[in-house]
Amino acid sequence: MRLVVSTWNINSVRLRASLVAKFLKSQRPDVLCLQETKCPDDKFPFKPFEKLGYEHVALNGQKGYHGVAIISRLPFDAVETKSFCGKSDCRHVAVTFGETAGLAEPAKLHNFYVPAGGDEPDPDTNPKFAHKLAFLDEMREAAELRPANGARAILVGDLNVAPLEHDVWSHKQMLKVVSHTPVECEKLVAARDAGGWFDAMRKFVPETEKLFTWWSYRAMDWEASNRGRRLDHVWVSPALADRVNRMTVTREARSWTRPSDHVPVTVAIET
DNA sequence: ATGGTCGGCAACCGA
Repeated sequence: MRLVVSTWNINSVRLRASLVAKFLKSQRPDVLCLQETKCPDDKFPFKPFEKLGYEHVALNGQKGYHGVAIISRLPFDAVETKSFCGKSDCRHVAVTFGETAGLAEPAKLHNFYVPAGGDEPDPDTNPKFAHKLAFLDEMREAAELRPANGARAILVGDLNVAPLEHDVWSHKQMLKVVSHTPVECEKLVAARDAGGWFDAMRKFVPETEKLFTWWSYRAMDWEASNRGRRLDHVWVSPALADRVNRMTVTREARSWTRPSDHVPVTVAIET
């Protein structure tokens, strides 16, 4: 069975529910993972997605900040959330697809929203950057993020780190900018390697080519300046590494009316 | 070198 999974930092799911619907209609993924929903669970806009056939929703939201959601055409066998750094921030939700979803082998899908880390890349003076580094360390140590031998698992989300030289518009100019500093890039890669994960996006775009999923709101003309970063990621366990057969970055979503500053990333996986 | 823009929520904080 072919499983199509998308991830998108939506920056308020209530304000942009119509953009989510537009994306679902055009790409028709089986599952969409959202970050920065900024929406308490009891205020989540279920209806517009239900109408399009996305009847299953897993939520971990809060008022005002953060928040993650998974909306799906396929039913879940299980829903889990994990808290990090001893905080109640809503930054993770995971679901398992199994027999009820039509999968012969179960597959677990993690949806993450890693802390952005503030402006100053010094953990001693900037508690937000210290939090980001601690969060990445906890991801590296988490037993739940180390799929067993042969297990099928997917980890997506806004990881707020652009680890490779060509994940940013200018490696040199970004070295002291939070999201591309060496310490956080190393910690992200360490978390990925500790779990044995594969970077699914870079399977389709070589490391020597630019690949972005985010463009700042502050640019006069985001498309002309094209000062992007790859902050959004798709990782798969070794059992799925050779089964990802398509990857799409929906770049045009950055030009839609009242856009998010992130665009959706979609992969198709033969399960 | 600096400041530039969003969204939530009602002052600024977080990004």
